[in-house]
Formats: sequence, structure tokens, C-alpha cells
Amino acid sequence: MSWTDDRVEILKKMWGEGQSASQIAKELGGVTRNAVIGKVHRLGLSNRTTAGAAAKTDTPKAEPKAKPVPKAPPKAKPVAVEPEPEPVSTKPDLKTEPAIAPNTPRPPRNQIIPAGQPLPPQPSANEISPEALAKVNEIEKKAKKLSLMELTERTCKWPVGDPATEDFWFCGLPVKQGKPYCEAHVGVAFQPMSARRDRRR
DNA sequence: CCCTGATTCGC
DNA sequence: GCGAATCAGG
Repeated sequence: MSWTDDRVEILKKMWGEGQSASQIAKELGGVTRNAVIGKVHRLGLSNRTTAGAAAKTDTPKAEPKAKPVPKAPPKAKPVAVEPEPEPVSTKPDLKTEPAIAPNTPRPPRNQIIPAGQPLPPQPSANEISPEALAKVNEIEKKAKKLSLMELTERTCKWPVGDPATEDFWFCGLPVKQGKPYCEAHVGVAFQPMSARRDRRR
């Protein structure tokens, strides 16, 4: 794919929003994050920090070539302006975060669909094997307790706690394979038909 | 390990 | 101009 005007525009917009190159690449499709970064640089819209700062890469001709080894060029770390990583995004309130607000009809705090689209259907929140439950209770103590924004494709997206409370987070442990959850949570999320079949009480 | 952006350089 | 490979870090 090529850098059409509209694609460049998306790039500019997302980069301006502080999106990572990989995210932008995914959004655009057909390009890698390297391509995005390369384009960003070519466009000259690199410095995400202070706008006014002139963070130019000094002309690389000041250094005479006396290196037998073609590798290891001078490390580019000249400008030491004040850092300012986070652009804006001041959202101390997490209940204003997306995707999960509307349906919270479950007193026994448990699963609410987090991130968005392609998550598998939730089990009806009961009928779970005791072993799996025990396992979950254990690993949840070790959970990374990630916020919604911190989730990635390989962090367990199992929600814990009440989203309307401070006491809400996502498991965040390494996911199992291509699953959205860690091993323990996969255990309760994906019940084999046979196991849940005649779970007489 | 996962991720991030930065740079280089052949195309 | 483009972007894979590589580098440098978190």
C-alpha cells in the first residue's frame, strides 16, 4: 500500500493523539510500524514532546570517518530538552471509560466485556468447576491489575471487581496462546460442553 | 519477553 | 520516498 493523502492524514492524526506507531500501523493496515515510523520521520513530525523545541538530528557530517567498522555510529542523543511524555489524557475517572458502562447488572462482581469487539461469549457466570474457581482466586492475587488502557493482545483481559469502583482492574497476566485470557481465566471462560452439560446441583 | 521510537541504507 | 533491519531503550 502507498501513502495516500488520506492515509497520511490518519497517520498525522493518530500520531498527534499520541498513538503508538504499531497501533497506527494496525489501524491503517498494510504497513508495519517501521513504515509508520519511517513516514513520521520523513514528514518531519517526530517530536511528540514540546512543539517549539528544535530537535533536529545534527548534520551527520561533522564526524570524520575513521572507523574500520561500519557499525556503531555515534549515538544520537544530543538534545536534552525537558521530557514530557504524556501529552494530555488526564482521566482520573475510570468510570467514564468506554465499552463497559451500559451493562453492569451483576452483583456478584464478575465478568463484564472489557476491550471491545472480538471477545468470546461469557459463560453465564455460574456453573463453574470449583477447581477452576479456586485457581482463579489464587491467581487473581497475583494479577497485574492493569487498567483498561494497559491491556494488550497478550495480557489477560479478565475483569475483576466493580467497574463503578476504584476496586476494578483487569487480570493482566500473560495470556494463554491466542486466547484473550490467562490460563486460569481461560479455564473458567471456556468450559468444555461436556463439563458444563449436566452440572446438576 | 513484551513493547516503544530512532536510524540506516538498499531499493 | 519507502520500509526492513537494526539499534537502543523501557
